[in-house]
Amino acid sequence: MNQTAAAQLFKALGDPLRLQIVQRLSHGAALCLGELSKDLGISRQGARKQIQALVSANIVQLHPAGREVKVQLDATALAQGRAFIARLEAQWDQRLQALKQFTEQ
Amino acid sequence: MNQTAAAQLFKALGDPLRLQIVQRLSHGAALCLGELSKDLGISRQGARKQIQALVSANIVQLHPAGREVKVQLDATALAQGRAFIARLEAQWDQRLQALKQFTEQ
DNA sequence: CAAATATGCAACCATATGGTTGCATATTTG
DNA sequence: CAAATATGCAACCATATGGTTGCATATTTG
Repeated sequence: MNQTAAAQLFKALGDPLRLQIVQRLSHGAALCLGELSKDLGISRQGARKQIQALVSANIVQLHPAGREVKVQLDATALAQGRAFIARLEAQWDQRLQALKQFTEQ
Repeated sequence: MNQTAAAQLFKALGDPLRLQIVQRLSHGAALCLGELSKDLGISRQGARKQIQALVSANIVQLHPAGREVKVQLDATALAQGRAFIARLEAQWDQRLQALKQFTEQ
């Protein structure tokens, strides 16, 4: 996962409403668009836009079924995001180690 | 780290330029504002705004030193963000486990 | 101390974002 | 098949965002 892709992922996660949607999907049953749009405090069409943002960021997948559209979490994007942050932290730790060695000389 | 705080963190990371700044800070030496602003393709004042966004999200700290201002990464925010994602993944895995048991019955 | 350097602050601007309303359409269901 | 349900699409709007330019100020340095 390169910088641009990571930025897109984090951008999609960087909204309380979208994060709430992801959280609901992570521990609830499979929901369709309408159910998922409830209790968000905005209109169905508004919610749909946010869900679309998650789809575009590959965080969520849509599966049409009859007149409904099921929404499903795709955890691989989350894992990649976590790995990206972990790499940043690793670089930082390395730098601190090098700094420590330097000051101990 | 609650949902709102996590969203703010991810939002701050959700921009290629800011992510580039974070990456540079993670493996480079301590930089002052001016140095950090170079090679970003935007003006110093523009870069400063992005750095301020990172400061507001507690990803980065500023330390004035004479006429310079040193910029330093604070990895704790990154760790919290990683933990937040990890928790989402854990919930998702639990759900998959439960689903598996259900279908195997 | 004068010049160079590093930064801050404010006004401004185009575009992106997060939401709305109104209406059309496809699928189920009684 | 008519009514109910789930969704899609488009136009619109206020505000946030990501950048700019211009100028002021504080600190170093020769």
